[in-house]
Amino acid sequence: MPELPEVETVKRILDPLIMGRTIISVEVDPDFPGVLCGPDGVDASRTLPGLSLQRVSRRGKYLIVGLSDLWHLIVHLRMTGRLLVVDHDTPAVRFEHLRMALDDGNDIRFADQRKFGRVELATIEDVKALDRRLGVEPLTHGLSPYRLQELFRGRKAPVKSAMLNQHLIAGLGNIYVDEALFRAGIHPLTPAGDLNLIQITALVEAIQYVLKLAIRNQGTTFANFENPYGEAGGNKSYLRVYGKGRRGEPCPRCGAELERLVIGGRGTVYCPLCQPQEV
DNA sequence: TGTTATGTTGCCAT
DNA sequence: TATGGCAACATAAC
Repeated sequence: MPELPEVETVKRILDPLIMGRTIISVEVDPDFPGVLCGPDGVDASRTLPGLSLQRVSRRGKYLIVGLSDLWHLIVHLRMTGRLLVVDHDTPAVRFEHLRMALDDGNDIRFADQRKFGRVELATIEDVKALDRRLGVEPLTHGLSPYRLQELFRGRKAPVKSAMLNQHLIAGLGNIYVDEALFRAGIHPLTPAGDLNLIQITALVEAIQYVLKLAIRNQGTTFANFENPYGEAGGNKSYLRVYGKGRRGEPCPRCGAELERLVIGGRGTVYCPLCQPQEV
């Protein structure tokens, strides 16, 4: 499930591979034409050929590829999307829905088992609007304890839900929220506005720690994530709670049985001793 | 064989 | 405005 570290991994690999290349042709899966969209009245598949690719950047879980003529591509992988760079002669990969041939003999292929992901041809105004609606980037100085305290102030929603809210913090998903809350020793149901400055400070440290660790390991692959070379990430073995707790697995810190909850519709794993619910 | 959990964003209801 | 629920979708694991 691509969250910030997985999208960052894709960005770092994709950028040097495609920078400066020109799009020769575009093919969209006729069974899933919605995978590629554009502004009203613009046919993206006819506009893209001839444009060149500039820098690849990331905002939250979105990839943004600068194009010539002031265009941009905004890509969101959602849950099962993959962005691959392969030789033009490579047969269609599994669940492939879009291919863009480049002038160096490679293709960019977009594949998505569950068809939630999108590739959008966007104007600079679209990119600015995206930037405005997303919250703070967690790996920048924008995420200070004071800033997080301000963002959480007065909120009664569980801290887990607040952390998943992309309007507040951009890029966290289910995996890294559970990991960060475990590291910070905070119960996921704690109302966000109830956290004191010590807890908030610990949470900021934990968020940045788990994200940096995952980026260093090129992301977490549970079932679907692959980088543009088709390689899995190596972070799964560094996870301490996510994906556990289904069969009474022990807390890696204290040995107590991990517990499982559903919060905001998302499976949540935590240690009842290391992350006590305060009364 | 059918049922359920999976998880992201956006839309809708409260 | 804040929050919760659900749809979009395909598959794996019961």
